[in-house]
Amino acid sequence: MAVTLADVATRAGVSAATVSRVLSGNYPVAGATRTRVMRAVEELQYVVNGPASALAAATSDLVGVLVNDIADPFFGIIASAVQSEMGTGGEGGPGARKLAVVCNTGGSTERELTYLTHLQRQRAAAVVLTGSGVEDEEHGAALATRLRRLAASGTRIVLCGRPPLAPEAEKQEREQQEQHEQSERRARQERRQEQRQEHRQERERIAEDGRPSPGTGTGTGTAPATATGTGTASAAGEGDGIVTVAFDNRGGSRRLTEHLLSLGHRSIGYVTGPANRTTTRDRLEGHRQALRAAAPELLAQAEQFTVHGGAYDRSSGYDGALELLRRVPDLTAVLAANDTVALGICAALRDQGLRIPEDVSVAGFDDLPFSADASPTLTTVRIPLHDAGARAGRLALGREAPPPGGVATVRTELMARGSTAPPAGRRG
Amino acid sequence: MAVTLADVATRAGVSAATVSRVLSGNYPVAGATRTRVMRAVEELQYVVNGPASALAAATSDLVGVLVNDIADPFFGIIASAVQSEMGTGGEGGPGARKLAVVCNTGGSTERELTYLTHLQRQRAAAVVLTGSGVEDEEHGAALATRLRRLAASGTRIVLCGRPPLAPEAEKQEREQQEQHEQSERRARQERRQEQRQEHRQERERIAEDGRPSPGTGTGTGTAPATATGTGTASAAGEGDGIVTVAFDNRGGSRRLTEHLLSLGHRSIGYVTGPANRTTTRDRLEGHRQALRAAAPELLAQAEQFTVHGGAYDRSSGYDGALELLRRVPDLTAVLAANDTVALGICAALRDQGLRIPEDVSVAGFDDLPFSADASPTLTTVRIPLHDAGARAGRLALGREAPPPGGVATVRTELMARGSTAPPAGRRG
DNA sequence: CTGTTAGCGCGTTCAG
DNA sequence: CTGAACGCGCTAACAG
Repeated sequence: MAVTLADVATRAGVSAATVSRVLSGNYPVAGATRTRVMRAVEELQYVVNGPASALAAATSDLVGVLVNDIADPFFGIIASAVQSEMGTGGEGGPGARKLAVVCNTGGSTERELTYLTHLQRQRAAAVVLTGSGVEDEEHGAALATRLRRLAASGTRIVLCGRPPLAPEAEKQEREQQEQHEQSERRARQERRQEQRQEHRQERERIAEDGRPSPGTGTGTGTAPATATGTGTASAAGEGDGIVTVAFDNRGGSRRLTEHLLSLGHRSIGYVTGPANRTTTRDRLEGHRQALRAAAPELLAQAEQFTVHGGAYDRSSGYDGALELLRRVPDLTAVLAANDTVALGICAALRDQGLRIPEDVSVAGFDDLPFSADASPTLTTVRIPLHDAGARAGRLALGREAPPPGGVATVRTELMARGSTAPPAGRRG
Repeated sequence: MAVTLADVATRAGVSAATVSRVLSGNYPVAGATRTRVMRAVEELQYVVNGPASALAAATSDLVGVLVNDIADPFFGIIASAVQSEMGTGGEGGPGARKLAVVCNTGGSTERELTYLTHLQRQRAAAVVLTGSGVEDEEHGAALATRLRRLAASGTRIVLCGRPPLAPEAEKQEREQQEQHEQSERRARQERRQEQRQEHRQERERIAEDGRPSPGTGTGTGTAPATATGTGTASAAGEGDGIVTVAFDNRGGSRRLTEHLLSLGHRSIGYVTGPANRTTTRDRLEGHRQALRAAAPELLAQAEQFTVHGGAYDRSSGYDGALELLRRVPDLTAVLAANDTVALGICAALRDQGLRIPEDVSVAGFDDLPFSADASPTLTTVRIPLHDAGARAGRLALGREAPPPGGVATVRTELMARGSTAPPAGRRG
């Protein structure tokens, strides 16, 4: 049907092997024959057969990028950054031209696994998983197993925007703790979180952005021995070669709450993201942590001030704000799971005749492009999504040495803008 | 290295062919052997080798979705919709499970071609090209050739959100016209566009959404003879099997301008999208068309009221608005290339101390989710992006019969909201 | 219903 | 530097 290598070979009066060598370019070929072959390729409009090539070479140039919601700019920006790193490497080398494709899981664990299977079928060169992971024991285990197997078979795995995989051993431990009892869990969890946070902060500090010197890019990408032996960091699922670019959601959220507190707010509502998501958990934890440190008296009724939104979308914020207003009429500030949710909150407040920030302050998270243009401009926490994605891309290509411990945490930054201000008496 | 079909076969005590049959499921196999095979597959954690499978079967389950900017929700929504149609078909049949992957061209013609090559290498089952195309003679020709060749080799091609490919013959004709002379082109172009528009409107009316009855989904996807023989529509690049889901940008833009005109505006600025894009051109044409019909006296200074933005982004709107204000101090309304640009315009106006819509009305295009939440809520033109993407997906899968003439035009709808109002005297 | 036999198109040895 | 041969892992005819 289609024109094959052999066709080109006969047309050029050489053997198929020679054509192959010319096309892959990684082998000495006489200038004359080369041009002759190239001409034949042009004339015949020959295009390499990917599957055949992949089968023979046992390699693929596919790189998969899994996102939870492709219609959300949060993921779009990351995916775009990952892709921007592909197709720029020279010939050969670890950073050769690759085809980055983004796969939309829609936040479904099932589709996540499906895509992973597809990618595994294709013997993908790398897979980048972006955004918050689902905190479900069963799926978590299935995912971890699958990822480790993929990594073992040579596919590079990069986690971007979610915490590193839990070490295999620790998992059982946690499970036991969980099953201990169901009631009174909340109070205890609070305490456990506190401990975990301290551990993590320690780790973060250690893993702090160990960006390699520019020269490293040309290396083989193999981590130097020192990187894999760095003391306390060894818990972070390393050894399996899975590397992580994590976001400091907790720290950002903490600083955001501190900002509100320092403005004088004492009645602060919170609309969370979907349940069972690592990002949701981390951001809420950061918030609680700030309260605990600066205003522990507010902690007691924290649950009342927290509405669990169903999704990272506008309506979740809209409904959440309404619910919050019902529970706490004298609310002076609302924190959102992210910027999109924050916009929904703003809409609801406005519909209730409340002014922002005069009556109620609102803050988001992520600092997506539209946040700076909202009116009022939205106070939020900036995550360098593009940089993080680009780094994940380089890591996926093996063009950058993995960070010590396999985990790099990117810093987040408070962007105090027009939607937050000191509280004032409600006009009504 | 990895476990192969043969391994599974010996483990299950059957032949490789049987394992293959069990896995593909499109062939009768005894229940007992089936379970035995499945067990072996589980135990060995076998995963099909995609390239080998594709090579042998000469087919692939890859579907490529090309987008101009993955960070833009406009494309995210379309891509998401396309993907939602994959992986839902039953076994076998034309709608079998496919892997939709989105490729970000960044609006670069070069990367567009590169991705197309990659997809062609992989023998993709289908390719969906979304969003406005670049109006460049050279690239247009190269792209058309490439697309036709792909289609000829069995890859289904769907255009979504851009006009159908020009028929091959017409191309030379146009080229000759272009080269005729360079100066005074603008005036003439105006006239030519007018003619072209009338032709297109006619065609659009004919192609009007010929959605097949529900039963068609189970058919073979082969268009009935009547569809390919529908008289006047035959100019729209058919016969090559390339199908198009076009947006009625021109009509929407026209209605939007009419809306402004009927509100009483006579000083209407326009910030266009990037040059040489079909969408940019169509929307501007719709605008001019409305002026011509309802307020021809405004046409004379149309150029002065038009700023050519460099991109579909915020800063393009911001800068464009500033420039417009400089040229036309008594501006009462501004039309934007799309919603994102509109938000930039709003920001600029606000920074100049102008109120929306009291001092200046603003309108966008696309009706992206955030537009309804902007403040004031943004008047815009709604494009049913999700529906269009879903349809493109079904077309790509061959699960829906192609529209008559190969072109379906989706309707757009004016969404009159808070950002537009009758003009009033400027306060200053 | 199941096993056997051929390739699919290319990369990669090995000789020359 | 180039050609000839082999096999990557799987599917699709054919037999049985």
